Amino acid sequence: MKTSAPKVSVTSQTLGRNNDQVREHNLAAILRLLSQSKSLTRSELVELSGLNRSTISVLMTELQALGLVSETSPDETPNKGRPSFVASLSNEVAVFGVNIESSFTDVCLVSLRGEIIASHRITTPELPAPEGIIEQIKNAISGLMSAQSSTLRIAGIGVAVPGQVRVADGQVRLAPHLQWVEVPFASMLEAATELPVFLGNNASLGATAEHAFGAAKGYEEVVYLYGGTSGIGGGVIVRGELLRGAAGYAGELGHVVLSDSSREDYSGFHGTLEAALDRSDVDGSTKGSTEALENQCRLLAAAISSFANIFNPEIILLGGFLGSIFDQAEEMVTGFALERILGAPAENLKILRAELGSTQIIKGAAGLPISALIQAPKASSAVL
Amino acid sequence: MKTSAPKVSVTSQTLGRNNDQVREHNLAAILRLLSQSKSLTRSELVELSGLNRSTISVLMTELQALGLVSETSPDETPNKGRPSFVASLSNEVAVFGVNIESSFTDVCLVSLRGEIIASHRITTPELPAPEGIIEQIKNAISGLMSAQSSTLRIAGIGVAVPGQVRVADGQVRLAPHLQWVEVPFASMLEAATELPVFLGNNASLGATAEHAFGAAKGYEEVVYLYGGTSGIGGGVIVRGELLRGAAGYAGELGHVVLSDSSREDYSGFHGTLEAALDRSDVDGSTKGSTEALENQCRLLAAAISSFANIFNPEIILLGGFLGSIFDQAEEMVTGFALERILGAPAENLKILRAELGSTQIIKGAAGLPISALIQAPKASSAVL
DNA sequence: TGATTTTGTTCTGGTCAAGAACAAAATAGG
DNA sequence: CCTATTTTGTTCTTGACCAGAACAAAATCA
Repeated sequence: MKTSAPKVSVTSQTLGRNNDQVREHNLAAILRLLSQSKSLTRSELVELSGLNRSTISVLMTELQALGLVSETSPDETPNKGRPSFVASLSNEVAVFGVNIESSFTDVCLVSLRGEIIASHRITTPELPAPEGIIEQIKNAISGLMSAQSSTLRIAGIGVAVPGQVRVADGQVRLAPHLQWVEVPFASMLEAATELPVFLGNNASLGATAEHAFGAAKGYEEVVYLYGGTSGIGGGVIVRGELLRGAAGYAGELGHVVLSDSSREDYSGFHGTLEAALDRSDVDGSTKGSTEALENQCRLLAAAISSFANIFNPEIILLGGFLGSIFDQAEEMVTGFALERILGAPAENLKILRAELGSTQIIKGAAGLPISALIQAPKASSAVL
Repeated sequence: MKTSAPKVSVTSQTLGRNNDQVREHNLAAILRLLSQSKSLTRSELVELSGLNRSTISVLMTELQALGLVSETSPDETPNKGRPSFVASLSNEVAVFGVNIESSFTDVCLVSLRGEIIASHRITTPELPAPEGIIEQIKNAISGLMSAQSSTLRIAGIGVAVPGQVRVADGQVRLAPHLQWVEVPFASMLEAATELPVFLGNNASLGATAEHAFGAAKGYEEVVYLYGGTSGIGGGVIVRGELLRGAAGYAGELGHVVLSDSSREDYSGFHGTLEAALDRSDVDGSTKGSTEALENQCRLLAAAISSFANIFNPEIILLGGFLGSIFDQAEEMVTGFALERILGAPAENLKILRAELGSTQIIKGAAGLPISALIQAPKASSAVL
């Protein structure tokens, strides 16, 4: 395969660094700043980066030459002095975000800024098979590309999968709701499209999307819980980055043990959050008894308090039907949760509903190739 | 206060970098390599760091001038060619590690390599009061110093506290077993000793010690669970670094909710791991029924499986009385745990007893000023 | 003893960011 | 309308750093 997921090998921490890496780091720093705000003036970049004006000048020239950044003439700014150039990420480069679910697969063209440019939905009456869906994704990509300018360059494809994904090589280990077992999806899709492919778990990518664009923007320590048709998943942002664990399977927050109950979740485990809080219960109980709602709130709150004590996050986000529960009984959930969170980690904790809608996971998936590009601008652009 | 805990502000990620920081980074890289192995030849440093031989030469000269590294003449090496210098962290610089418990406080002089040079135990028949124990720590430091060479320089003091510690300023928020509430311990001890002071939670520091010197050495993703007289605590290593959370309270693994039981833990929470697995039960049951042991194993295993699914660690370590349970029934614990860990994260997971003995927490505490020194060699040495 | 191998040191060259000097482009005030 | 002022972009110089080459030093091997 051409590229695998971004390697954040820890040996690189201890490694020596030379001037080339300084330049790469500073280019990445500017791109990261630009990806956080839609657009920034050069003088804002000077201030935010801490780099000298002359250095920013050189870096911006290089980024423009790489085609990653475009500078527009200054807006009407009623300021004294020479107006500063306005820079933003180029729209000559984009990525594809793909979200595979059991009944449909969404393929979207996404700009470097995270805006969805065009999208296509593949519906699958039967469960999608890897080979078949790859063919359909390939066709969808061709279709979406043909409607775009021919100068558009594609940096890669990010794919969200409802299951356990080994990030190192993009292997789908197990996706129960697709009935996929050990599918080397990234290398298959790379072979078909000749583009770098990055895979991620759907709930984890929901977390990164909320972190990049949604309710968790600006926070560094985030716990995200998502309740969907395929159970309860999650994602955790630690030090501003997704918690991956040894092989990328971290964040299975639905499978924490919460109770002595013998009820089983989708993986056959008993007493877990996912087992306790089934979507069907929740949907059924919308008009159900307040007792049922209270019970759900207690369970959700127990999970929230565990995660607060474990991670000491700044913010805990609830998405999917967990967000619905929260909407119905915010005070109850928060109240029950605070009963079992230690004083210190409870202090500045925010518990909120997730913000982004249905495009959330797609945006998270698109974020994979985007951040790969941002982290290594020179190397990535060369291949483009 | 002179110094606070190492600031790993995430804004620094996006910040620009200049040449000065390259040098600091490379000096730190060498020190980190040396702290991982007892000693390394220059040619090994060249290989491990990826830096040029000439660069290593310059860097080593600088580190020797700073007094942080000493080079000895080559050992008897039956190799061809000119023998390489053997470098190791200087023993002219050391730190103090302090572990405060309710009935005693240990003060140890620890070398940069993590070896305990000298130690002193302060016994406190009554619970230690902050002012009193600071005076005693100060005296212990003086006593330990007087027996050492006058050329010995002290880089700082690391203190382990059984409670919640705000790492930013070293404030003890709540230490129930000491009955301390809102004690600005770091600044108090800094004022008394005129040395930089770093505070940490005792269980978290146990985790860092196991990571630096013990059973978790060489791993990047570690979950550490410790059962002591003051309840159950923990520490998590993520990407090779301690999980701190928003303010440093992360890792309260004893307070995860595990069951519907109404039994309460030391914080008054019901159904938590700490509530379920009280030390007194465990000690009492050593000769107790196998049923009781089995029940304990189930509870411990439930927690282990939760943490495996959440963190996807390479290794889970059990210390204190949790290690005793594990020793008694390793297969049962592992078996029960694997019942509820997803296939992928269970794959290469190791569950082991923690390795280090009673000096573990002290070494972890000493690690705080040591890693501060390593991360910023020039700045720190200047103050020494 | 001399050739070989490996390592430490020194010197040169290329790259980088910072800072100074200058040019450009706006506003403010007469 | 013109000029001072302010802010920003560009260019040039300077200093710091690392890489690589050339050379010296210190061991083994024949």
